[in-house]
Amino acid sequence: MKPFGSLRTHGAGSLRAAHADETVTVAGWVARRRDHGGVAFLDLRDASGVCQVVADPTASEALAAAHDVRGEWVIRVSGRVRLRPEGMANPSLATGDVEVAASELEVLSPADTPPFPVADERDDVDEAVRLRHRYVDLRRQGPARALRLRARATSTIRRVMDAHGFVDVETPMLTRSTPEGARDFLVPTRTGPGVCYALPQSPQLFKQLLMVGGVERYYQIVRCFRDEAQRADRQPEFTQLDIEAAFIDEEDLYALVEELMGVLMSEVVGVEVATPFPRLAYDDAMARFGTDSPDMRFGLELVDCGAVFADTAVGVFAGALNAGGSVIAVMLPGGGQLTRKQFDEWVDWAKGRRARGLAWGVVESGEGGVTLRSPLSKHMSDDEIAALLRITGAEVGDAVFFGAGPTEFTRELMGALRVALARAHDLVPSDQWRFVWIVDWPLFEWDAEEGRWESLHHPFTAPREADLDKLSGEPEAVRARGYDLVLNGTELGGGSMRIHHPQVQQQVFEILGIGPEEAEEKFGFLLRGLRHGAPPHGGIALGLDRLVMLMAGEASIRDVIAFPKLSGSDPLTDAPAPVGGEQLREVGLRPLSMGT
RNA sequence: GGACCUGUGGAGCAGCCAGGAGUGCUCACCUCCCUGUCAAGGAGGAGGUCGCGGGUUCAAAUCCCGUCAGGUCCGCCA
Repeated sequence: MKPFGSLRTHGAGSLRAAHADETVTVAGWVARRRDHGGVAFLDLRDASGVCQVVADPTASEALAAAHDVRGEWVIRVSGRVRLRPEGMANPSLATGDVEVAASELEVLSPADTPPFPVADERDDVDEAVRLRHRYVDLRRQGPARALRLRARATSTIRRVMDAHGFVDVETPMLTRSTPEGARDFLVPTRTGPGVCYALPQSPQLFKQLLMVGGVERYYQIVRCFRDEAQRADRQPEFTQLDIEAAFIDEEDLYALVEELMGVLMSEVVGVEVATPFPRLAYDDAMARFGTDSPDMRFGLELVDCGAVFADTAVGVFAGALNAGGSVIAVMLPGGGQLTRKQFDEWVDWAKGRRARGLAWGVVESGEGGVTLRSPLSKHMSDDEIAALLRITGAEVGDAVFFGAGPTEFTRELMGALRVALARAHDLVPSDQWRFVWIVDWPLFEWDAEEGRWESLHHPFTAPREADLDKLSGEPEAVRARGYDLVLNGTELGGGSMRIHHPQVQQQVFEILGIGPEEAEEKFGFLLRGLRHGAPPHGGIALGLDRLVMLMAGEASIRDVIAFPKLSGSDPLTDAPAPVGGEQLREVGLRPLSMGT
C-alpha cells in the first residue's frame, strides 16, 4: 500500500523544506482557517500532522472553495510546496518552513459544526461530551497519541512474546459462569430458559487447560469482563496481557516479565528501567505502606508506634493498643507549615474514610529543647515524645500524623494518607518508574462477614510446597506461590504458580467451602483436565489498559481505550439499551414489571 | 449501596453564599469587510425550559426538599 494512499501523495505532517517545488496532493481535515479575503490559509490535519495550505487569486477557483470551507471539513488539495516567505516560517510547526500553494481544492466531505473545539489542546471539555462524539475527540492530539502508543505497546509485547516461543491462543468469549469473584455478565441464549453463557472475567481456566494440552507457552491479549462498579482504573470490559507457561517456576516468570517491561519502557516510553525488580513481602508492604500496591517513588513510610505508646496516657492510643490494634505514624517533612485549618481538613479527610479521627503534631523548638505541638501533647510524656521523634526521624518544622485503631484498618488509612499527603505536597516524582513485585502472599484470608475462608488471589493458586501440611489444620499459615506486579502504586496484575494436582485442588476447594459435588459441577472440566497429566505451570495476567495508561501519562484508563464506557453505559451508543419483547422471549426472558 | 463535587446558549466559565428583567466573559456559529496569517483582524447578528419536579417568596439560576445525569472516593472488584 502506498504510504499515504492513492488519493494523496504526501502526509500533511510529512512536508519539509526538502519538498520545495514538488507538486503534491494532500488530504485531511480542516483544523483552522484564516481567511483574509484576498488570501486564505487553511491548516490541514491528517494522521501525520498539520501543514498550512494557502489559496490566493492566482488560483481563483481554489480561493473561492477555500472561502466556503469550514472547520473539520474533509478536503483534498493539490499544489506546489513552497518555502514560506522570509520571516513567515512557523517554528512551532514541524512543517512550518513550507506551505502548499493550492491550485486545486476539492471538498470530499462537509462536516457539521464540531460539538467542541478540536484544535484546542486544553483538556477541559466534559468527558461525557467528548465520548459521545468520540470520533471527533480521537482527532485531538491527546487521544490520537494514546491510541498509537497503545498500538506500539501491543506490537512490542507480541514481538517479545513471540521471540520467547509463546503461542498466541484465543479462548472463548462465551463460557460458563463461575462462582466467586466479580459479578458475571450473562448472555442468555435461545438454548433454553434460564440458561446463560457468561463472558469471561479472565481466561484463567482455559489457559491452565492449554498447559495440560501441551501448549507449554501461551499468551493472549484478551478482553475480560466484570460487572462491577467503575473507577478511574476500571472498566466493565478491559484488556489483559495473559501469560501462562509450563515447567517454569517463579524466577522464570519474573525474568520474562522484567524483560518484557524493560523493552516496553525502553521502546515505548524511552526510559531504561533497572532489572531485576525489587521484591517486597506482602506483610512488609502492608506494614510499611498500608497497601498491597505501594508507590515506591517517595518516602513517608508508615511507622509503628506501638512500642512508644505501650504505657501511654493518651486515651485513644491506649484504647487502640489495649484492643490489640495499632498506633501508626506518618511523618511529613516540613509539615509544620500547615495551618490549623489544614490539619483539620486532614482530620475530616480521615473521617470521610470511616476513621474515628486523625491525630497530628508539629515538632517545634521550645525553651527546654524540642517539643511537640499537638492537641494530644499534654498527655504525652517527654520520653514518649523523644522516642517518637527518634523512630519517625521528625525534626523541627516537621509534622507527624497518627492513626489509631484496628491494625489492618489503620494501616490502610495511614497508607492512603501517605499517598494523599505526597500528592498534596508534590512529593511524587513523576519521572520515575518504580516496579516492585509483591510476594509471599497468604493463600487464604478470613471473611468475617461470610464466616468462611476466601482465596486472596484465586482458588487455583498453588500453596507453597512447605506449607502443604498446614492446609488441613491452619489455613491462615499457608503461603501462596503468588505475586503481584506493581508500578508507581498501581497494581498492574498478578499471577501464581498453579495447582497441578487434582487432590490439592480438591483440598483447597474444601477449605473454601466448595464441596466435591459443587466442585465437580462448577469446575469439573478443570479437575478432569488436571487428572489427564498436568505439567507444573504458572503465569500472570497484566492489565494492559493500566499499563498503557501509565506509559501514556494519563489519569484514567478511559484515556487509552478507543471507545470507553462511562458509569453504567456507553456514551456513544447508549448501550445497554432495552430490547424488544420478541427478542427477550426468544432467549427465555420476560421483562420484570417495573415499579414498586 | 453510601459520602462528596458538578450540572447556566454548541464548548469552557462567571453569576448562586447575600433572591430583584437570562446579566457577563472567552471560544465556536451566521452575514459582511479584509492579500501573509498561523489562537488572524474588524463590523454586525443569531442562539437559553439556568438538568428535571415540587416548595418558600410579591419575586428563584440564586433559598429549601426531592429526583435524574456525570465525576471522584468508600463499599465492591477471587
